[in-house]
Amino acid sequence: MICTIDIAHQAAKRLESSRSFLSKTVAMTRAPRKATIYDIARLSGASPSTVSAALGESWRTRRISEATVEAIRKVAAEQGYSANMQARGLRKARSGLVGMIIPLHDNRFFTALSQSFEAFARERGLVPVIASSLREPEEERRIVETLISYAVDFLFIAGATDPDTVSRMCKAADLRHIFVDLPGRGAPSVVSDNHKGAAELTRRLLVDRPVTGQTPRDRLYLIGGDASDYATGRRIEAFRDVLTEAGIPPLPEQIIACGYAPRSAMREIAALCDRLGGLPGGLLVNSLTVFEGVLGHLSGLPAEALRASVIGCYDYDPFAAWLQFPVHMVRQDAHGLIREAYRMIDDNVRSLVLTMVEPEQIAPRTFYDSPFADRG
Amino acid sequence: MICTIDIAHQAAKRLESSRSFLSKTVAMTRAPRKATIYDIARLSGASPSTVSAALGESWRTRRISEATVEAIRKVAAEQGYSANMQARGLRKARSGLVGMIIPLHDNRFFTALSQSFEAFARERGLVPVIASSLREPEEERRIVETLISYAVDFLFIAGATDPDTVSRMCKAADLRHIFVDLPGRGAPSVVSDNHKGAAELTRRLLVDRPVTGQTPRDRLYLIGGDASDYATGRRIEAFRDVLTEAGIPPLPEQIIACGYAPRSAMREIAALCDRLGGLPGGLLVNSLTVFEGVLGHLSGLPAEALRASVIGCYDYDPFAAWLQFPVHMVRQDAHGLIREAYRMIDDNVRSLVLTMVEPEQIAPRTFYDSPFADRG
DNA sequence: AATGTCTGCACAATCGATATAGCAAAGGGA
DNA sequence: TCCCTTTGCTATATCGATTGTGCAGACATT
Repeated sequence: MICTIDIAHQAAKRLESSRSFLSKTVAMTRAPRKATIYDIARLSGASPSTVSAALGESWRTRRISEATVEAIRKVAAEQGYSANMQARGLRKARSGLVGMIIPLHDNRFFTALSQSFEAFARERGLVPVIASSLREPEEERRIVETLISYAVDFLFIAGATDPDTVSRMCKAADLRHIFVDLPGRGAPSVVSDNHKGAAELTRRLLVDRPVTGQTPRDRLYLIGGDASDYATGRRIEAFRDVLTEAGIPPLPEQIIACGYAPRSAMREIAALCDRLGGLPGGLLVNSLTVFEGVLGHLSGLPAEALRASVIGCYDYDPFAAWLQFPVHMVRQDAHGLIREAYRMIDDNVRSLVLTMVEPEQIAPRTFYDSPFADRG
Repeated sequence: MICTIDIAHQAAKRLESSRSFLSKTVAMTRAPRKATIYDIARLSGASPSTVSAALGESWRTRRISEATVEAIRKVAAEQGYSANMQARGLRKARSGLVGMIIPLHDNRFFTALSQSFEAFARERGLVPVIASSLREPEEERRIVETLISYAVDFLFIAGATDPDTVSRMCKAADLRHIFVDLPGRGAPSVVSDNHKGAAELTRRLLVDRPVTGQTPRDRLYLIGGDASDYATGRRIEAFRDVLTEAGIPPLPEQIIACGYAPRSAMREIAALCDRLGGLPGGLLVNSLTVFEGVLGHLSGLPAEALRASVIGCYDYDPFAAWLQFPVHMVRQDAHGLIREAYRMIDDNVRSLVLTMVEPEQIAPRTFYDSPFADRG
């Protein structure tokens, strides 16, 4: 199953015959310690402080002559100098690192957030550190503490599971932070307009529902998510509002907030189908991970069974948009969410604002380009 | 499209009436500088060096009494102390950061790598820094330089575009690195057994091919990837080997290595269909991003058109496995790849070995759990 | 010539943690 | 009692960069 080949075997054998050459090589390549400003200073005949200024932005204000700057930079380039960010960070009390917490990497919505987060960070010369909490508060806290230890310059938290604690920790460390996707009460937040997105999706499901009866099986069901989290709450609200408006207010059993795990979603959808004697008239799936679980059940059903139902999913995946059966999807504007969050950082927004970014409805079988599609 | 609400508006208005309270609050919350070992030393009556030892692992060997250690730790806990990693890193010449470069985040194979990379890193108390190169050599170099500046303890490079340069830079900085997915000639590499995976996939396509004629349209085509990169090279080789074995050696036009961008894949597949007058008998798609592009074209075709073809994809996506038409997929063992890479780090492997990890064939419409599925 | 201003750089303190060397007190053996 | 070891801790140098301060020399002003 795993196979290892030693490519260097022959080369090593050849070297064995001439040990002197080998040891010489080792001796020459040992301890290639990275050059520091002190090395550059020695080599260029300037003082370390002059070197520091010359290699940075401050040489003008520190009245270092242009000739000196160029000479120093030449030496630095020859030596392949690059600054030690730990030393710089220690002195300047900021690291150049910026942190982002997402629930998990293996999900198109969150990776779209990552990709944009990284692109904006690099635009600003910052280094993004992205960590996944697996939606566990304990893990989330550990990550925040770690990122504080590394003195990240600011922190975005997507899908926070315990925003109040996060805010408390960040405030104690004087760390600016923004909540994304799920809002917090201790810092600015940027979220999708969940109510609007879910309301429109619900309306489409109502319209496309292949049946119009009033039996439990004919109704729409919402599955997945935590009823206690903000996004799910708003989506459930919208689901309820639209159905009530339509004269068919949902019964409690039409809302199955069974968390985000694919496995439990698979169990729940199976149980629901058992109870109803088949798929419901319509199904609003609350996230991609939940949809993966639902798919695990649907994949066992005959094609006709699916034709009796209409499926919608909050969040977009290019592949899911083109399944065996049509899926109405909502595409959150990940790039827009992150852009707004960066805008708040740039504008130094500290007040407790909640910014909403509108999601977009994606009809079944629509090809959609990501902002980074060219790079494939 | 974007809407911002100031939640704190009312609270702020209430505060305005009592400015004294406001300024007092500000004064009290200003400069909550993080506690250092010097603060803990002052508060606990010990010296900074004792505090450092007591809070770390070295207190036993430095003969600090257990009572002192406990007293110091109590104070530290009260003060919410956490070490400044920049200072520690500067002193110890290692940061606790570990780097990984992937081509992009928005792809199930690469995110599976990220997720495993992160899990293994955390197991070891390290902080993962994952950066995406967008497959651009220039960006790749910049990232390596940056990560070197931050003194990452080791670096994994997945999908390297310029492995030789990367190795040169890492060696100059005395940085241990491992290539994943695409091998390099300057460091140990862990890759999938691309030949075996592609050979098996090609065989399945041959067997499942709905036509058996010998016209250009009846043949198998391979699309996507860079012919110059190792993985694509091995896959093309396997494709060729299997077809040759079967007595139908491929013509050059049956191999379309058009890169990884979805957009160009969409163009190429459209052009191919134009030339052939329809889909070929079988199509081996070389990666998920390419498959996204292919899908962009297929989504415009009638269902019958797809029934005349058999599709396979190197790499796995849970949604792609359950499309309107059957897709044979290859699932690379991302977790296994990363595990092997960490094993090399742990065992301090420096020789130039190439480890291969077998991928797995996934039949169409198979539900597959990821190692992190529970956490959804 | 004496004074003042500006230029171009060097010196030294500093950030927070770690590690080496050293020092006082306690304990033990002769 | 004297010497030696062990215990428990402190003092200090160090990592590499930044930055406030100081200090010559050049030049201008009166």
